[in-house]
Amino acid sequence: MTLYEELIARGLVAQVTDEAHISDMINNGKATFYIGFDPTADSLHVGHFMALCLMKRLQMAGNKPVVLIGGGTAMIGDPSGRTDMRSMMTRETIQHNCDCFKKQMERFIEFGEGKAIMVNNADWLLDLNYVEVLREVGACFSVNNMLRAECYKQRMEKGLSFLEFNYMIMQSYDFYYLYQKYGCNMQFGGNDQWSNMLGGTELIRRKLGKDAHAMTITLLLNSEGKKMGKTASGAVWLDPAKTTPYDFYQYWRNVEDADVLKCIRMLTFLPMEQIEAMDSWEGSQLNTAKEILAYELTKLVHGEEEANKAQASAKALFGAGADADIPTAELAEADLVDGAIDILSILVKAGLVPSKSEARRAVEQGGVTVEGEKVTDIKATYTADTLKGGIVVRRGKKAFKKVVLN
RNA sequence: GGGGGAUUUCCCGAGCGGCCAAAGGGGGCAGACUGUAAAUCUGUUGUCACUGACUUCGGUGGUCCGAAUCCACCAUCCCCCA
Repeated sequence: MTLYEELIARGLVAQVTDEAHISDMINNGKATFYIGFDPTADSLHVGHFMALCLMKRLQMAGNKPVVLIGGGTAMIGDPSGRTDMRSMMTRETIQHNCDCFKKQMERFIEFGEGKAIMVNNADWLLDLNYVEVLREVGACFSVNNMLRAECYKQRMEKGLSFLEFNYMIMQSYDFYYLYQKYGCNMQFGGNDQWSNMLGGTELIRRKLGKDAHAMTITLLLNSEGKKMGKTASGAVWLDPAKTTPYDFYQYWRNVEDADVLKCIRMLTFLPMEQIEAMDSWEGSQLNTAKEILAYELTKLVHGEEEANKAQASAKALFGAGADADIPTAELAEADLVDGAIDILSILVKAGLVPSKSEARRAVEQGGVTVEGEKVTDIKATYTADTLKGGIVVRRGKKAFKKVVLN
């Protein structure tokens, strides 16, 4: 199976400018391609992760990746598919985010001599001269066309500022610039980037009379059509400080039945034959598939050791296994009053609930368990002696901590 | 530049000058049922010292015994005209 065929089989390919050409290039390691990352947060998330995986696959086949960090475009903000304007970020924040991105990416992609390179479009965008750009680049864009672009659809109703309208032009300029400087002949990205990417190929054609290509990868949507990798409390981050490996594991462990196979196909590096074999699984057997998905992804993102720990914790909590690797929360003497502490404070201090009110509710509704015993009294207290040995406190089915007194 | 409208708790969205911590829906959380899934049903959903108190309705001042509700100014957004 060629690389391109595999990408298709995994359901990754969304749109391409020229299928025959692109598959030939990437199958034979002839492509120099770039993927842009907007540093809008201080950690990468699942969407970025897909792009990185794609990048890795292509790199393994001998293609040369260019990671573009959008330090310059982040000053503008991509309006694609958004309903409201992004809040403006300061240069300092953007720089900080760029640094964080770089650190995380180095885990996945090999940088260095003859390998992948990383560039920041702030280096060329920030010094552009307005009138020059208008004359050189602006002349190549048709506003009529731009307005028709899918990515602005939602904004045509709620309003789109001129600032954001220019995002497409900046991104196109990036491609044009990279084409000239690094011979970058392809751009990959999420499907929501399609119109922005076409802007680039079009610009290259007009300015240089050359062909450049674009391919988008399918956005990871769940069976309800919503973007995956988001929880009520925000994105699922790759940074362990923002989303713990355990939570990361749990996110995938809990995907809906309908989405498991799709995720395994799109996100893991498991061989296709193995995935095809799972395709016929159904019912509770899918639980095993979810376990595989969660384990594989945690391993990719956080390493084998963390993946094992997360899995062990999960088994300890939900199955019968040993309670070896339960995440712990430590209390200090100062947290105690007269050598004891009440259950509500424990829940809050352990980070199992955000406030005492919620702690109270959790207990009142029978959702709190200590050492396997349901707690019914909101005034229940625990003494220093009990806490020294550590107690397992559990809120609901999935949140739990081992609480220990130091 | 002119005219009109909007800004409510996580989101959408109701809200009479006192009965508003604020309807309803979504989402979240907990419980039942399950497969750590989905669907369904029930409860819950500002905070705390929890039958009480405190802080919220874009911002700042004001009117009033009393304001999310009235007035003024500011900010942001939307629509129409230019």
